[in-house]
Amino acid sequence: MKEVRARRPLADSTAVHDRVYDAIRQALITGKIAPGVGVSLRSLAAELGVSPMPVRDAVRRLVAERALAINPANKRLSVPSLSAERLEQLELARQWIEPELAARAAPRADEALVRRLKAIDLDLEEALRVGDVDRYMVANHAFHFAIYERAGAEVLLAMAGGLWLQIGPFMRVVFGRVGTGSLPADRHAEAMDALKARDAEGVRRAIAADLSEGMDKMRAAVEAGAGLTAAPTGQTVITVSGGKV
Amino acid sequence: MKEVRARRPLADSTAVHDRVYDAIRQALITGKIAPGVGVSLRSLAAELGVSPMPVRDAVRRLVAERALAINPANKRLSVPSLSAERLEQLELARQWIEPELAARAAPRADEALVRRLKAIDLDLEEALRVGDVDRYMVANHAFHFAIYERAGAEVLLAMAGGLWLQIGPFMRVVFGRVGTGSLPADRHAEAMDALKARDAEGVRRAIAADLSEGMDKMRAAVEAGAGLTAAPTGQTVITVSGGKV
DNA sequence: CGCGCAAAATTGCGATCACAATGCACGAAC
DNA sequence: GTTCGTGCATTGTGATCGCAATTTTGCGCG
Repeated sequence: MKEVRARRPLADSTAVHDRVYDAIRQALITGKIAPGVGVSLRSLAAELGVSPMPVRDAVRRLVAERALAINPANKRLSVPSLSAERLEQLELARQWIEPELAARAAPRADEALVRRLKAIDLDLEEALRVGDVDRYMVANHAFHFAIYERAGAEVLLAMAGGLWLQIGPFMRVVFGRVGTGSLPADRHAEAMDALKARDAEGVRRAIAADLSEGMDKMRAAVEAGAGLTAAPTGQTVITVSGGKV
Repeated sequence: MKEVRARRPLADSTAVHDRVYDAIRQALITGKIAPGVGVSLRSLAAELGVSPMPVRDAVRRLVAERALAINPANKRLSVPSLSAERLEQLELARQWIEPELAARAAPRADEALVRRLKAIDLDLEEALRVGDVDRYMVANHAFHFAIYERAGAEVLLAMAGGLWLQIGPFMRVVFGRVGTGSLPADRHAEAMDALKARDAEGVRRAIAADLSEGMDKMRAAVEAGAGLTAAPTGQTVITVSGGKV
């Protein structure tokens, strides 16, 4: 297949490897890529319609961010599995950094931010009602990071992004289990109220509670045997609630 | 120079891009690369005696870890400068994560660890006496991470490593200024004593104090105007473990 | 029917080439 | 002497090729 591809000007805002990165990242955050399955550079490249090179670059970044793992022997990459220890550390880190970001965002909050959050939250609740997992994941991520970005703390924000990237694939598992049951939207409402009042500690508490509830569910799911163990070799399709993801 | 290079078996423990990564990382941590200076893939490749390709991979990882910055317009990369805000966030993150790692290491400490720490600390003090900045930086890094690794917390350890990578280039600036003056070895002694006693909170306090003192100096240096221009202490010579200049 | 070994396919890594874009420098114009 | 424009060098990016190693397949033998 020696197809001649139209050459893209390099100075446009997004290089190919950046778009590939965003595509894989989004797939990870929203849990579209099941943990444990092995992927190859060439297969990803073929799927995305690019050469293996930009995929290599994107994968390097994701591996550096611990969003993808690479088997040292195989050199084959997969989504890392979530052990109990890993979950515990990720929860600890999230519980420290995300309320901190939220608290820092409080004094910088304005009407526009609250309006945007409200819109996102409405979309989130709608997704919950209709059971659209993808939409829920995207909205939840958007809600949190709309707040965090307001903190204006680049380093902390990047750390938080890395943490979400690591737990993203598993949040979907949890949501798939919990379904449209208990919704953390109340915590979101608390956060928005506190933001409107510039109440830093209130925002911190609301986000901490939101995280705590979500991570509780996730811990329960992991302990309940959704323990997604990536087999050392071969492809392991994680099954949750009886269905293939 | 179209020299035919001997091909290295791929399955040996370290790939070329990994060795390049380690080389640049070590150069960053020990502050061998001054902040603000721009580097290019080809120049790095020529310096290391490899093709630009593995350098690209290594640089991707380092950019993902925020150890290198890439100008969005230029697409040119450099060591990111340390602004006051960045320093504040890095300090906050370090003050949270590193004492936590140290505390977790305490119950797992044994005689061998303390002996190793003692050896490192002796080397560190020796480096301080003779004013060998490189040696001091290496020893200090080794001391802290010998403890942190004992915590057995992979996620937190990786985060701490990323933080050191980001402030590494500036620690050298600071200690190049402070010279062999006030030495934080006492905190190291406190940490070792607490480790020997399995006193988690004691280790936590010692590491927190050690960090606090170091970051105080760094903040003073940054405020004094060392933000962008580092002390040009020698050329940036990076050597990969294989030898080739 | 099962097991083991060899051949073919797949995969990651590194090198080299091509190309667009930017940076840099030398020289001309006023 | 200063400033602006044009040509050359350098840089990052992506594609393609070659290679070694691993995985998978296929087939023959027990």
